[in-house]
Amino acid sequence: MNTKTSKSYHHGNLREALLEAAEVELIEKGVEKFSLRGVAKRAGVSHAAPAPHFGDVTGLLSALASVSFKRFADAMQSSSDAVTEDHPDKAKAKLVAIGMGYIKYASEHSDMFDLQFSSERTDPSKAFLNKLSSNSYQILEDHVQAVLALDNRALKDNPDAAPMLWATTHGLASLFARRKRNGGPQGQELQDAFERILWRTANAI
Amino acid sequence: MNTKTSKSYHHGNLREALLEAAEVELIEKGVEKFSLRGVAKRAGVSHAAPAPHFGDVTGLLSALASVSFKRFADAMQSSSDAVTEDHPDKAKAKLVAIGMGYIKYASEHSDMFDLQFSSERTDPSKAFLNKLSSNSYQILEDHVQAVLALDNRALKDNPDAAPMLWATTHGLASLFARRKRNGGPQGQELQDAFERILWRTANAI
DNA sequence: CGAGAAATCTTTACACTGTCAAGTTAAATC
DNA sequence: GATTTAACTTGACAGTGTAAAGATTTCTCG
Repeated sequence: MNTKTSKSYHHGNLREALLEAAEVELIEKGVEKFSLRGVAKRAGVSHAAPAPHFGDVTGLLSALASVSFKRFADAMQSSSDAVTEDHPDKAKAKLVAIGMGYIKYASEHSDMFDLQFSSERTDPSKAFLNKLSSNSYQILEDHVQAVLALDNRALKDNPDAAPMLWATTHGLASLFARRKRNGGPQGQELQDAFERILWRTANAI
Repeated sequence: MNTKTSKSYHHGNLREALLEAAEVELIEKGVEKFSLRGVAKRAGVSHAAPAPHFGDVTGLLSALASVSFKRFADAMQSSSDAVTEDHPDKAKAKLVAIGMGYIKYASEHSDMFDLQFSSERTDPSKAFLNKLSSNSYQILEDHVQAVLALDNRALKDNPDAAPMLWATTHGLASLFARRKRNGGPQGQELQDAFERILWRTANAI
């Protein structure tokens, strides 16, 4: 009875339907004009139907941010997994790939990405959000550790390495997402520049 | 008649008064709960009074973002000017100081900083915003150029240098501002880490 | 100087928002 | 199968942004 689509009084799986509707609403309207009533209308339910599942609009957007965090981590992981060639710089190539996956996700799903880091419409005290956020960071930190291990170095002796990579990647991603929204250039040479910068940063840790 | 405070029908300098009220509103309510009617109430005028000066709420927030961009650039510039010691790494020290000024502004005025980079409530097509944004970038680029000049290198032969610094700095600033809002740690050791990361990045250009 | 024009500001109105409270209907439980 | 519980609808309310029309002041120019 989880996947039924009959128009009974009880929806059956309204929670998932609302999350999907919310994503469409977010993409079409943007974070700012996002409307809870609009989501309910898309899902074909009354404007107060979301309340039992998500409480208020912050609850719904926090849940949606959690969906995005999962996809975000998956995108980084699979971007790393795609590096299969076995050359001496494989560890660094994976680290760079993670950064490029980060940037790609931010630019292709800029609304969802914004939601992840938008503290206003999302509840930062929600434990699952912090957990998912640190999961994403963990993936990057693991790869930094692998790079450090090439020179027999350890994370604890190089506490700045992972934050530096994270900051540079996040900076590139958010500035690029912003530029893209504002109609700025976004050609391949920009992607190449990002990759060069990530390589240089990876070499600097 | 620009500074009169009489309670005549015409305010005299309502535009500036609204900007000041808007800043207070932004700080107290946040970007999300920012209300145009709230601003008007703070300024002691009717809720439709802002319209002749700013149009809609986006116009007011864009103007406020422009104020913030100016202060932002000033903060970076004076942070650089504060480096007066004449040692061999002065150019790099100035570059790092700019980054620290960037981070300091973002953390001390996180709402105004958010506004600068919030594309939703601000109109990105406003020319003055792009101009002010590139002015801030210009300050950093000039300092990168000075650092490159130490080794007789030029900006055009090192097109990634300035973007790399910008991205790392912006990433540190926005992640730190976010952490601060969410009640995370913000001690001096964190500032020290930022400075080390900026030094390392400056050395990598 | 003074009348018409233009700008500023207020008032009123409207559609829209999020959320609460009270009903209605279906499912779950015992 | 009755009752409790959850899901959902309906109705209401305060608050929002903005458009239109009216009131008041300043500006412009003859």
